[in-house]
Amino acid sequence: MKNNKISLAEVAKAAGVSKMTASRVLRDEGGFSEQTRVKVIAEVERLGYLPNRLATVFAGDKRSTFVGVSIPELGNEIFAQVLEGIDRKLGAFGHQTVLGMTEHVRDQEEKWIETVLSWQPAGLIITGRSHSQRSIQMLRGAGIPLVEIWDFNSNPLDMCVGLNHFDSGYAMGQFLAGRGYRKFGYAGTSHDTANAASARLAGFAKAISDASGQLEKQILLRDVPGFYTGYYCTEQLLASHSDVEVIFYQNDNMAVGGYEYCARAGLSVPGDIGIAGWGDLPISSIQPYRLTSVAVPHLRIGQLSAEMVLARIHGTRVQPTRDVGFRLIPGTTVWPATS
Amino acid sequence: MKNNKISLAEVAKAAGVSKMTASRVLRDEGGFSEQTRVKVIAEVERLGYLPNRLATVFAGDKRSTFVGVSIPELGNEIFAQVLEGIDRKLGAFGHQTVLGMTEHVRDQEEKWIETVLSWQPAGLIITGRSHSQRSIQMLRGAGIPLVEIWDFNSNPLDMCVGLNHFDSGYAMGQFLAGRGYRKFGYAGTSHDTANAASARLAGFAKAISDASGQLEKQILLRDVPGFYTGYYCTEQLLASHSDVEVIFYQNDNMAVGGYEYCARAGLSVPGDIGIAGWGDLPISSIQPYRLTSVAVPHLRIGQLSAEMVLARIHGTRVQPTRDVGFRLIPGTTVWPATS
DNA sequence: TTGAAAGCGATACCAA
DNA sequence: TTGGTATCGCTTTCAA
Repeated sequence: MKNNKISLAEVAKAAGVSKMTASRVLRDEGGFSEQTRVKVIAEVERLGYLPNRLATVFAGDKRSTFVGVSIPELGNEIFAQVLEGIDRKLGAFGHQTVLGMTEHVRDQEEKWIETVLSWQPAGLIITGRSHSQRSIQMLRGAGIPLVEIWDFNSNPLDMCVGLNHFDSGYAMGQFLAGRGYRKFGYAGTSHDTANAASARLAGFAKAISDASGQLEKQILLRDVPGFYTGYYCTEQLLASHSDVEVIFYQNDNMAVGGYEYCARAGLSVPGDIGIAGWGDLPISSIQPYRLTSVAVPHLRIGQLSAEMVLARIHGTRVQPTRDVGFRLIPGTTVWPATS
Repeated sequence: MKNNKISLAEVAKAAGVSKMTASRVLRDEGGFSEQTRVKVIAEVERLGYLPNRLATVFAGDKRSTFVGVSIPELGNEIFAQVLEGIDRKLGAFGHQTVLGMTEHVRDQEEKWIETVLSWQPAGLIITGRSHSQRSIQMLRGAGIPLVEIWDFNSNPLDMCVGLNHFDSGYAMGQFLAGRGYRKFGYAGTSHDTANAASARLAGFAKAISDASGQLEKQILLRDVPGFYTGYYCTEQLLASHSDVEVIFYQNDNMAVGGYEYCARAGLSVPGDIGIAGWGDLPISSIQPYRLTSVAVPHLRIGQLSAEMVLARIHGTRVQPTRDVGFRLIPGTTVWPATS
């Protein structure tokens, strides 16, 4: 023992019993006398014994109680909430979250998967559906419950819970076209890999082309999709394309930032310009206006994913794919219905 | 082998060398021929071998690469960002964050500490300075780097980085009194244990009493300090104490919610009522008004804490306590200076 | 440059 | 009700 840690053997010795007996007492496995129990517990307290779970898992050739959870970023409050939902649920069942921030980079995800798998986790929850070839190999080989979240995917590696981002973008495009818009703008951020936001943009673009509209994009590289980003994207977009009639933002925070830019620039919303967000974040309903947006049950995604992993761990049957859907919120930041 | 995992022994056998040689190659420890290296690596790839780090740590009687990080909640974006700062830094140095959400409950913290310590973490970062007796015992006994963050504490268990919340509350009280306010309101949420927000309130109350002002509180139990909470706290506070002249909120998000309540209730800010937040969150500067607030370097806290743990792990000297301070932001949501 | 043996801290299994 | 012994996958140590 290099660390001056107390081991089970020392507890057992102090209590005058064998390691096995002490082990049984600690696991409350039965097969010992009350007298023995008392002696062992007393020594545990006295010595301040803390078990080494590494050894436990290792001895039993079992998995740890870790669940690896990867999310792209925490600065984005949507993912923070998904994570909160997951950790709450996992914690309640004695599992620990091992965090992985992939920053939307596949290589980072791959590296994280390798590391976290080496700790013998009980399960994995991964944001996104696009993984490197080697990641897929490792995940397949791991043979543990795996949930891919965020992007719904009817053919997941194992399990999946999320929504169809393409469809949600399409729905917004269709909705705005229906309100009479023809010249559209999109404002968002970009990342190295295909992600859900790109799918929304693709859906949005498709709807616009189906409605014979026209799309201008403004994408800021390597930035988080927050208030400031929305503000500056809007400034740039309108500077180069002043004829844009409505802007669809990557999320509500960006949209609120965009709204504020318009306000400061003396543009009326929706008179001069329409604003639409995505996510239906709390901020959107505590403004003087009601932001046009897409409501997404993100807390539910976190909860469900944790439940699915737990069910698998405990051998319960679960539906392996769940589409949680979305709901378009008309709001007051776009032209009203004409009919 | 109950799991059909590939072990180092199998790789070694396939490569026609001993376990030890294979082990040396994988750790790039030297002491093997190039030919051997090639053979071993080839088998690792072919078999898809992933090391079992549990065994590694266990065998070497070392600590894992985990760092336990406890935060009270993720719904609160300030803590989400602190966590992001921590995980970024830790990840860059090959460490993994094991998350613990304590929800401001000491017992939950204690339970988490026990669990996470059993995984032999390399270090710990814990939010808050108030711990149960047993927690303190376990932390002392663990003998690993520990940083208490958020609340500055000149006499930490090991290391500490944060700010003096009492002082920041006092500063705001003093500032508002200086602007002529006499009837103060406070709006926040409450938790089971002493936390930083209570310290701010205490400081605020002290400043008010020093200025012979009068304080009314409105605290919503068991709720997260967000936009809605701010909205409803304000509604309730003003319903019962319509003579309050200015309200200090637990954070900016609550303050923005409170502002919106006032706007909808037809109250002008700062004409009819003053609004002051805390934290200087992004939302506060993307509103039509500039929120009076207290700027806090929360990203820096996360970063610094990770750096401190890492330094200790690697045996570098570090300053054990860091007060990151705060800065009062006057804003436009309170009466202007009279002079 | 290589390998055999011991051991890390716990549990499984079998015997008493 | 108890305890001895083998074992998990890997590294350390020592010898070849």
